[in-house]
Amino acid sequence: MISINKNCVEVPMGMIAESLGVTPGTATSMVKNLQKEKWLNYKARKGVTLTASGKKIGMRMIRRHRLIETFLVETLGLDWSEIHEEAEELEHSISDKVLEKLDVFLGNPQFDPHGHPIPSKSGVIRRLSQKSLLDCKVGKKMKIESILDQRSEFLNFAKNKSLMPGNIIKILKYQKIADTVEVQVEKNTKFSLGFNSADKIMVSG
Amino acid sequence: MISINKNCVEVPMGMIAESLGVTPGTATSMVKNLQKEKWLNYKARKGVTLTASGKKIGMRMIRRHRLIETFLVETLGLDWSEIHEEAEELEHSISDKVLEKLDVFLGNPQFDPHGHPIPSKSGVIRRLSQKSLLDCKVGKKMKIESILDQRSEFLNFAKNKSLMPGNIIKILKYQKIADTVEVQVEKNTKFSLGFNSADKIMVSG
DNA sequence: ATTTTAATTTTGATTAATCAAAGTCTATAA
DNA sequence: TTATAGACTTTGATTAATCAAAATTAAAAT
Repeated sequence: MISINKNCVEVPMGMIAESLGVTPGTATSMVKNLQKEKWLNYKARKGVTLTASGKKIGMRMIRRHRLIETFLVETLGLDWSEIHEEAEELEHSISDKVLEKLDVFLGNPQFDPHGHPIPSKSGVIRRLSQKSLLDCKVGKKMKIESILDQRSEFLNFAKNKSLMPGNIIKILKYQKIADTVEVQVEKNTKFSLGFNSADKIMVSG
Repeated sequence: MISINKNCVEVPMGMIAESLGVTPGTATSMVKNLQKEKWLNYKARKGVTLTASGKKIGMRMIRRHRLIETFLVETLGLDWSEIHEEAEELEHSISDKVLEKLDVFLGNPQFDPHGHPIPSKSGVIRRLSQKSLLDCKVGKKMKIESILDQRSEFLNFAKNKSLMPGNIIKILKYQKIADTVEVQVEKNTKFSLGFNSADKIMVSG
């Protein structure tokens, strides 16, 4: 899934081809079609940006995706590591009517199981925490807000280490040379995270 | 949706083209492809029958469809007149894993909201009542088992008249010449049904 | 037994998605 | 400044789905 770009900067064609699993030429032609349909703006050799309607439908898909993920975990009891792909399928075939019933049934949840904010029906979304574990002072206790890494292996690992929204985490050591941080979640045993992984753990407080 | 034929008789190509909304030529070529993939047997100018694997996957789709319909009514509170089309979409994108969780969540329901039996995971389905309202003696009280007509206008009408599974119905008059039966459901006011409609009300007892 | 009709199949054309490979552009390195 | 590498676009071919219209077949009517 291509996520909506923070700063409205062009998304390069290579990234689009890659994430859709098609050749670059195919990506170009797809993008040209979507431009004809006004979902995005395409500048040759620059990349694409979403139009207003593109952003709107993107936000709608995020709402669908996250509500479905919430349902799969809260109601059906799936593990948070196995819901992304399921939701990816279902988000395309669920109707607005069913989605809004689901929202009511779930009690208007504000966050999905990974801690990501769920856009409102009108497309408004809470600003997500800008601070990752990498931006924290050593020793300070922080609250985990969300996990950006969607790969199921990472989510399994994270759950095993209690790296889940709501829990308290502390950086014990910051070892630039080794590319790792040593952390402790709640009162559990310490462990290490590479910088890349640590940067996917969003925190606050 | 093409329902699975009772007696394994060939389904004519016209019916297939019609129900898929494609031209007859297209239906022919689709069916030839499906035959290559062993889902069905096709005899030119006769029609098609399902193979064993075709029946199996058909039963699987019926299970999906009916469980989803049950969920939409029981859990989300949609009306039984609006679930068929919704389920038609969702049945293609729900995974087996999610479906089985749904089944457990719903408490292994045996019938969908229209009274149709839900096949088991292994593809076993209860035999449905062979008796429609048209096969009943005048005056005898019967229990409504299921409603075969899926059109939402009919289902709205039916609900309004309490023509729903579980309720008791009695034929008061059988008027062959007018093509109607006069009936009474529970203690409600009498009304008439055309033969075609009456034949869609399956009963027992 | 013919003729007619209706259902079905075949044909040929059109459209869209996709890919591989060739061509083009742009930023960086030399 | 020029050369080169890497990213991107274009081209041309392939494949699949679909349709309209023509051809065929089987069944029904005469």
